[in-house]
Amino acid sequence: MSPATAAPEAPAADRAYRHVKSGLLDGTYADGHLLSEGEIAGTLNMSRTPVREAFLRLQTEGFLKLYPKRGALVVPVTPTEARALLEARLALESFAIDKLAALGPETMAEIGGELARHPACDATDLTDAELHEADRAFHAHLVAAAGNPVVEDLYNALRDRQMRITATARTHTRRARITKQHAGLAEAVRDGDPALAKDRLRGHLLETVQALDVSGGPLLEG
Amino acid sequence: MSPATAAPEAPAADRAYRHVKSGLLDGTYADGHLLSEGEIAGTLNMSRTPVREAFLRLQTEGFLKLYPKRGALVVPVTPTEARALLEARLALESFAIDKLAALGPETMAEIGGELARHPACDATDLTDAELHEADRAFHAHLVAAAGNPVVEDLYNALRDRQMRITATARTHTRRARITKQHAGLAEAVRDGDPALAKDRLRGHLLETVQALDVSGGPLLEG
DNA sequence: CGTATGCAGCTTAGATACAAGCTGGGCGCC
DNA sequence: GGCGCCCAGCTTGTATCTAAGCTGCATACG
Repeated sequence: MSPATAAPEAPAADRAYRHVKSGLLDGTYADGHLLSEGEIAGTLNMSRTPVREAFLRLQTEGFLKLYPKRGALVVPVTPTEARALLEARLALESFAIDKLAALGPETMAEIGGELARHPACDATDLTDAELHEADRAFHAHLVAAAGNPVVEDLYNALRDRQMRITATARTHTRRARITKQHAGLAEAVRDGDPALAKDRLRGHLLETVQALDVSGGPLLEG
Repeated sequence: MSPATAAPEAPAADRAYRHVKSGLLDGTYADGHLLSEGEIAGTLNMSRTPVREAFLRLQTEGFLKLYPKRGALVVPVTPTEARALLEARLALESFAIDKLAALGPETMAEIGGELARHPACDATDLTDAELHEADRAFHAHLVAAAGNPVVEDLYNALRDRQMRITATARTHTRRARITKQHAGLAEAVRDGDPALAKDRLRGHLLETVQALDVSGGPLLEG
């Protein structure tokens, strides 16, 4: 048997990546903080090399901005950026819906059914964290169903980036609304009504934007 | 004065990145080829460290796939992937058009005017390379006008990735059609007709797909 | 003859060492 | 007192070195 307990010891680069990312998400490394490779390397008892690799990944994902010879700035999340992020999601998810529609009503019925049965549509017995994860999976499933790997990759990158924001937003006050909106979206897809689906999607994301305190300002539009 | 001729000596990591990328684009490193850090490092007379950094960037951009302890595979460009790429572009550019529409007719008129005056709409005295660059700039301008930096970033990444494909497609046989389509798209934007603009955009990208020999198969749809 | 096994040569992963750039504070000069 | 310079300490950028994983072939064994 394989040594289950014998820690497979994940690659150092991965550990560094996850450590920094989780620190970013849980607020250990706050907006505007300037962190250094050596600092992280010391904390994790590894050399700077894997940390550097992690920093590069996190930069392309939009979490960090690297300043040569200076350090890595934790990119502040402005409400403006949050809206831009949500808009981008809207663009990609809307595309997915259109693509499904192009694939025919049978496909929509099938995917819609899968979505309707998804935990994210009835999260009565899920913790907040589980609901959060279910939400993520729900939308990811919709996008994946479009069968375009490029779009899927783009979308997943956005979701990662957005986690940082949604982590802040208290979803627990909107649980019922969220699951209801998911169910409504799934239903529209199942019924083969892309226009309605896109509309409900927009409403769903719009509410998320508003929950992030982005009061005022022009609303998203896709 | 600053020493203009005294080579500013770009960072090694950048040089490595550009070298490999250009090699990828001009076909020096063909699809399926497995290249190694040491190989490139030797060619450029630098250590493997900056090359590694370049490889990581190129992986996230979809040019390479890194296999641990094995090497970097030049990702083969399949017609399927080409279509996926174009579809993703369609999704983002369509979003940009919708966003412009939401910003009001004046904005559309302004941006449409800028697009109409763009070289890509009348490339009678441009070389093929210049037309290619103009095409890139034309579409990038459209997306940038939407004022969503997230979408803009995603789009630019896609364009980079697509260069590898379009470099192969002989555009010179379609110069007239391309410029005409650009002009038509610009006109539709200027006239504040998003539906028409998106339709023309789809036609434009569709033709690109077909020019890439992706005959048959379901067409893109967004 | 077919299969396993060990080894040689390749590759990357990570650690460490060294060089160079940027910043901010303290000191001296005006 | 105010201004400018210089230097100490931080940071990253790059090079180099060691350890370890993967592959494929040659060879020995059944």
